[in-house]
Amino acid sequence: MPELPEVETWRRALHGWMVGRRLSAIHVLEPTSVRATLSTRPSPPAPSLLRSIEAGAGCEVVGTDRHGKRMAIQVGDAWWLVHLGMTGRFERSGSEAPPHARVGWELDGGEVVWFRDARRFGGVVPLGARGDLADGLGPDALHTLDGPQLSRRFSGRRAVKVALLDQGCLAGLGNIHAAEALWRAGIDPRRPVGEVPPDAWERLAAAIPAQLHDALAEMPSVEDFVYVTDGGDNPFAVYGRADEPCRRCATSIQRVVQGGRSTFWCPGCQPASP
DNA sequence: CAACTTGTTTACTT
DNA sequence: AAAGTAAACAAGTT
Repeated sequence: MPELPEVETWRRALHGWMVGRRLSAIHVLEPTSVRATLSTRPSPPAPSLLRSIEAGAGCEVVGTDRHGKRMAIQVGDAWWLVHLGMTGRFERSGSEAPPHARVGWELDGGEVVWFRDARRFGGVVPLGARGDLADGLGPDALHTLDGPQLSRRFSGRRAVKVALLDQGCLAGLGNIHAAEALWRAGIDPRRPVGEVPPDAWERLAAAIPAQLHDALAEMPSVEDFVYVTDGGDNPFAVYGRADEPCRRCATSIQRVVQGGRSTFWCPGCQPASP
């Protein structure tokens, strides 16, 4: 499932494939994947919306952008947000549409960059302006904040792990990297966010971008992307390792469900009290 | 076949 | 009233 490192890797791939190229056609194979707003409820898009995306034919792809787990491409004067959901990915191929292809941007020369999205949780959404990409989101998690700056984004009694997944506070952390960053920082994921002490915020502020940068550096090329871990090596320190010994202190890793999501942590490295 | 996955919304509870 | 929690949902894979 794409988290920030995967989204950034896709953005770079699209940038190389598309920027500077002229589009000869836009193929909308699944109209409900083109949405007026970001929403999980697919609904038939207004005809004007489809006309608007198809009006990109003849335009040049000018640039790309990313904020948190959202990415965007600029087609002529128009910015389009692409949200990958859980199964969104891209494929550059001929005009033959691959399985689950929803939208295709045809380049001059006949190649097509297909947006594939098996579960259709993702979609393509028009932006009024480039800056709208970050609407409703906190700062991008890949950028470095200091401890007090990070701490200021969070308050209340929510568990710190649950709060870190709130994209309005900090944009880009998903379930896996939130757990990994808390392990790096030595913070119990169940601790109320208002009770995390300043030195722990300082460690977390360093751990979050470090975790994401490391994951980004280890991303395979987009041709080799596989989202579902099909029995391959688990590269994570705690995620998916319930009852296994911690690689740092050998304590048995625990699992608990928070906000409907699995959380993993090491009680040895991430003590319940400061 | 039930569990699992993300992000959003809706409906409750504190 | 506001903040927090839980469940539902989108749909497919294992």
